[in-house]
Amino acid sequence: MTAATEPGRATRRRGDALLDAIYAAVMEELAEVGYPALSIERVAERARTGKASIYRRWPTRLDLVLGAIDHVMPRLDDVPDTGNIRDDLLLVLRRIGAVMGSRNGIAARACVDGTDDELARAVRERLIPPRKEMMLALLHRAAGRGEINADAVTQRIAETGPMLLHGELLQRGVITDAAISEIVDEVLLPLLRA
Amino acid sequence: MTAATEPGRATRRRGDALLDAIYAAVMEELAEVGYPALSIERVAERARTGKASIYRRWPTRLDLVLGAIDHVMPRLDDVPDTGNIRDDLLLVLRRIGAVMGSRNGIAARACVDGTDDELARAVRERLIPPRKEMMLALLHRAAGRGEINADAVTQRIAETGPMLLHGELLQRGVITDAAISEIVDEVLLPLLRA
DNA sequence: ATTGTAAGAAACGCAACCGTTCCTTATGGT
DNA sequence: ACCATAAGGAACGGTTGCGTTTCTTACAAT
Repeated sequence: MTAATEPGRATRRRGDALLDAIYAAVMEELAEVGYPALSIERVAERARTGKASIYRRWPTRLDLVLGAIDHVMPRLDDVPDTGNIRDDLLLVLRRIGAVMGSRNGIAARACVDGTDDELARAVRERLIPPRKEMMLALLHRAAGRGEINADAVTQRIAETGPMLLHGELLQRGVITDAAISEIVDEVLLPLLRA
Repeated sequence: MTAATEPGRATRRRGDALLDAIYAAVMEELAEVGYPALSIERVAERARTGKASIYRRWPTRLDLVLGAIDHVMPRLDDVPDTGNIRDDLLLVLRRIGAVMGSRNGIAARACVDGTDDELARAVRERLIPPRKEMMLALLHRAAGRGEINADAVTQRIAETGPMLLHGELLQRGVITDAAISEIVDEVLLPLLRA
């Protein structure tokens, strides 16, 4: 009847197009109400699909949410290497901060900080170790160059940057560039050179 | 008919006894399902009272929750003063850590970390500034004694200890004494003496 | 002992979700 | 052009929570 590409009327999607829409809807719901209050019904409505298409694919709410996080959270790829520890730190913290502050980051945080232990553990295991490894790689390289004290490269200090970013977001609601510089210059670098 | 102090049958409470029961029930619910999924119905059931007694007192869910937090979270009283910055830090972080890890601490964290901005802001404003002031008081005294570098006593560093405790709880689920010692000896003291 | 107050319990109509089923028709593959 | 597949929608009965109302009765104050 009407043209296939009518504006208001979304055409019927399959495969990845549909998956993407559902995953996006899950992240939005997570960010807004968190996991315990997330309802399949609203996810379906948001993704402009039916509940059946969701129940057909995921047996439980937990599977759906973990699927969404796996699909949507950026795998971090290249470790920055400017040849300068300060610039490396600024880059990596800015990148982590940007992810944390994004809509998907807020959704993921709602899971990590949330009240469901199983979900929190699963999401933590996915997101935290890679960031920590990245920090450690960076610090080891700097120690090799003699820029920082090799004894200061510990698990604890590798965690400190991301933890402070997280705290910053919790306390102030936003991660500014000034805050990142402060964390680097006032906390991390003094520690690494101690 | 039966004796007034019959064991299984709780007698009808008024005033503070009832208030305490309701507030405790709110904190339990917060810790288990968080704010968006907290229902007045379950709070009433948990407190062994009726919904009417709750609606009679608090106009909204938010008022109820804030009331519970105000009533239940410990006001921190004396600033520790051992004459030694390391011991002061250990004491204060242990105290904060104990509160964070308690049932009420978990409930409060569910609010602070949660998805409701209004609630998160209100709870943050109640809990964070006093802790931060405590840290600052402690650090200023130590600087006065010449134990640490006066230039190192900044807002940021005063926040760092509690933030790392928070991160510790999120990542490992528990705050051990070993973790506190590590934070003090590996992060805070080196920074303060830099 | 009497009396005002509010606790506790039950029920109201209403709305949101649950997880499932059924039907249609658009869509991609052949 | 045909056809198997699954998307999109609607409706199912059941549960949970909403916020309010009503009633009985335990309690505290006098």
